[in-house]
Amino acid sequence: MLDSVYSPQAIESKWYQYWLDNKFFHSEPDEREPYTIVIPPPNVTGVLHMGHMLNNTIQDILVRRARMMGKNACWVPGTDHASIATEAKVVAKLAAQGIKKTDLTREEFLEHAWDWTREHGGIILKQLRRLGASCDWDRTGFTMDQTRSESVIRVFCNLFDKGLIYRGVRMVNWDPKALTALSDEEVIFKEHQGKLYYLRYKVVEDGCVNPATGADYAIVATTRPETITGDTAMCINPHDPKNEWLKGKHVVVPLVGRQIPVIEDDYVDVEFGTGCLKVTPAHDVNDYMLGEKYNLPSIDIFNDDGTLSEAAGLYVGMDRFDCRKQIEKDLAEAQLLEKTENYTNNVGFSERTNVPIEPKLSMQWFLRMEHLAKIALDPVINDDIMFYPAKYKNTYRHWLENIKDWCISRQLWWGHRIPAYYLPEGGFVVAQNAEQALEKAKKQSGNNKLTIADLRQDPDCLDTWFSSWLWPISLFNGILDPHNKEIDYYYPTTDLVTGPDIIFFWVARMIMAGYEYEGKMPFKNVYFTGIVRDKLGRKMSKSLGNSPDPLELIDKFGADGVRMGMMLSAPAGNDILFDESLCEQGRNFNNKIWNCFRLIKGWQVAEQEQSPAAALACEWFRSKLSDTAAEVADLFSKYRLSEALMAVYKLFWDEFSAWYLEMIKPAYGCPIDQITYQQTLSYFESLLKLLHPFMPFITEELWQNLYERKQGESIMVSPLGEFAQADNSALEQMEQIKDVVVGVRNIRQQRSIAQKEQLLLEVVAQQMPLSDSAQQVICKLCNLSAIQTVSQKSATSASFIAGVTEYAVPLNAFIDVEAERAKLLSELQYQEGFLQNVMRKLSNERFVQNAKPEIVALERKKQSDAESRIAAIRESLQAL
RNA sequence: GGGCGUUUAGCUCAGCUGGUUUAGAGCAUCUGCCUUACAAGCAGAGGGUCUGCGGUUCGAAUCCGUAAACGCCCACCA
Repeated sequence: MLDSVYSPQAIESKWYQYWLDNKFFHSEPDEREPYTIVIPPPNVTGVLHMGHMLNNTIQDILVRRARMMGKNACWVPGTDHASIATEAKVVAKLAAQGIKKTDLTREEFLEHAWDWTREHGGIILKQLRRLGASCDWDRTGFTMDQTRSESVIRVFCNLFDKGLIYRGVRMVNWDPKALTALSDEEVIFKEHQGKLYYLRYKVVEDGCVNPATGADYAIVATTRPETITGDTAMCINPHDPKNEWLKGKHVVVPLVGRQIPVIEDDYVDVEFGTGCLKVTPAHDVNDYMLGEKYNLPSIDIFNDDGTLSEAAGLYVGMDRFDCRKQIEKDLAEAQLLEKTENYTNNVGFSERTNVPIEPKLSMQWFLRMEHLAKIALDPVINDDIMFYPAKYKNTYRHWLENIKDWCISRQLWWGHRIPAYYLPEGGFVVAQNAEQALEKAKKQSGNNKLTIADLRQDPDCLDTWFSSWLWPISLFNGILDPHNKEIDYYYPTTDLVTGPDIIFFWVARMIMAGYEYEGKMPFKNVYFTGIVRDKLGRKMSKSLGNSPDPLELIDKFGADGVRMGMMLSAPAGNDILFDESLCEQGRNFNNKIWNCFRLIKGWQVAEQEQSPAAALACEWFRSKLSDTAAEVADLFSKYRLSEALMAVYKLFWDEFSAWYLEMIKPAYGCPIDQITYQQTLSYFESLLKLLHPFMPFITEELWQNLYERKQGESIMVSPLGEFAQADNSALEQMEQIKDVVVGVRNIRQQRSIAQKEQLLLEVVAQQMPLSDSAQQVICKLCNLSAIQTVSQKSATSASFIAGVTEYAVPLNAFIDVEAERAKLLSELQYQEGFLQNVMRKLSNERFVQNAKPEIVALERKKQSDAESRIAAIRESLQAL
């Protein structure tokens, strides 16, 4: 005998291995319709968190469903080298061993990085197996493996040849901790509580004073006093009367002593501070613009790590924030600080290292985005590519319409090295490898004696996203081997499941690369998941300690239970408020399924006639199953997965377990007839199939044991199949039956009559409204001795209304007439209120004239139904 | 500073182009039950002036306007 509690552990690992052994996850191109998903590659050295759980559960549900729908389903897994994140981890690890990155050669460092990758890489993919992910592991990719790396380099060269990649000195976002430039997307603006410092800039010209105050200095408000050593001008608005007196003058930078000109530009906001702006072209994006416009010198006062450089002249070697504190003191002492005010402003932080970004002028590589943005916009706006939810179309459009060139170079070693080679006499060539670079270099310089050793490859790496954007193509080797069999078959992929936070980083850029290199969309549908939050709505974070360990959850509730817990709270695009109790609900559902199986498989089967009641139950459930299957299909087509799951959940628990099984369950010790038994098994199998995408393990276990199975069979590759048309009359009849059953149960409940005690049911009607089989079902479920029509119910009986008919249960015991009357009165009140409502509409001429005829007819039906019910209640009251 | 979204039962959410028995689901709550598959269960019940205000309409949770609260995205105001 099976245990009454389902234990997932052994079962889950057994079937996962079975699936692997039988290569059910593996896909090869064939004549079937392909269904493809490429995984959003997690960081190679990352570990599974709740976000991955959600994202990959959804992908697995979609893939498993597609597979059972007869498609050739292929889910390609892989990992991302995550340039900055991984390099930071390796640097930290080396630091712990007392090794500085700067002490190592590039080759030595990369050796360490590869060691680290081999050691930690792929842990996350192994963890995904616990979840049941049906990835085609044979296809596992890595953004830095050979195929993917060569693809990246080839695309770089190609874009360079097309004139879309250029190199130049620009103001970029500099990360002083990671020591690299970042793209605009990698900068996160946060509110920062700081101060506004009012500094005195003495006017050089003798006798020139502020007519309003008599002061011989201008006052500049700044949040960054530490940058004054880089000031090369002061700027006022030419239309600002209060600063009129400064026009054409010069001022002295406090502490520094340098004389700088006062320039005029409309950019300056007259209202802000004093209307005087210090201009530091090397360290502020706007000041940079002013510098360009007025040809101002630019003094770079920071070292790459954010300390003050020699060029600053003062505070050399001091950290930028230490310097801010020090300079405040020094300014105050020198009487050059007018005042300070508390001030909140937005400061850009590095997405990866979380340190404030330093705007910095530097030589970087850029990708021109105009053309790429153009080809990527229309397909989404026109719904060739569908976004779920669609609201992200706006976000997408807005970004593309305001796009700036993409800074693609990073001052890192871990990544794809930029294939640009500098010539000894200046200039550079871009080529896929050193040999080709040498050829080009010889041609370009006319120097045939050049050797590879004379060329110096650019030390920088490419932004990680410069490889990720090729992922749907490069996984099928579509860059290096265009129009190969695989890319032609699997591309465009079908669904992409990812978070809206990387819509610009990744989704938009994949669409660009897809059209540029394949001429086609990379995917047809994008499902944006929400962020996983705790039940209080807070983001899950290590510091809050509110993020559960996914593997511990799986240990506790089983993978199926956790998957269900995730899906119960995850409508597309909404954040999910995760609560362990949802996994508990999932686990309980597993247990329910398990016990249904125990019940059915425990029955003795005999050659005997199927009762009319059982026949009706079967016909009804078959119809219900068919209806729900259609509903589920519709919900899947709209990517409303949690609703699809809920539909199957209710079908299984309420309709199948609570109603159907109770109807056909044989009496204790009795066998069940062959026909009902076989039909029940087939319904159970259909239910398992509908559930399988959501809960793969338990469904496989039970499917394998439902019938004799051969080695190599599996629910995951068995077709879902078609469902015959539902029989509406069976569905309607059962609703009527349920109403009556609930009525009788209520009477039992209210009067504490045990189920064992058999009752009689009277139907107050001329003609029996229930079919024979319906009566049988009701008798069985309510333990009735008989159902009979009466013209007048028994004197001592409890009654209820179902449909438009009154039913009564004669009771031997004393009837509480007052309670009965009160119940009927409240029912009467409701019905009269309802009728009044209906009559209000029907007596409104304009309603009858204007409303659609079927609506009016419906109201009339409501009216007559209500009237019948009211009549029945009145009669009942009178009888009391 | 712009733009988008949300606001329906204690909680999480459905409710599509206005009319489908005076608003639905799951969970939670309450009341009975150790009824021979399951107490991780069974049966039943209660619970909402659909954020406020105004409008359109025969009719509004649904459409329009407006206010508030919350959330997200974008943006160089020092």
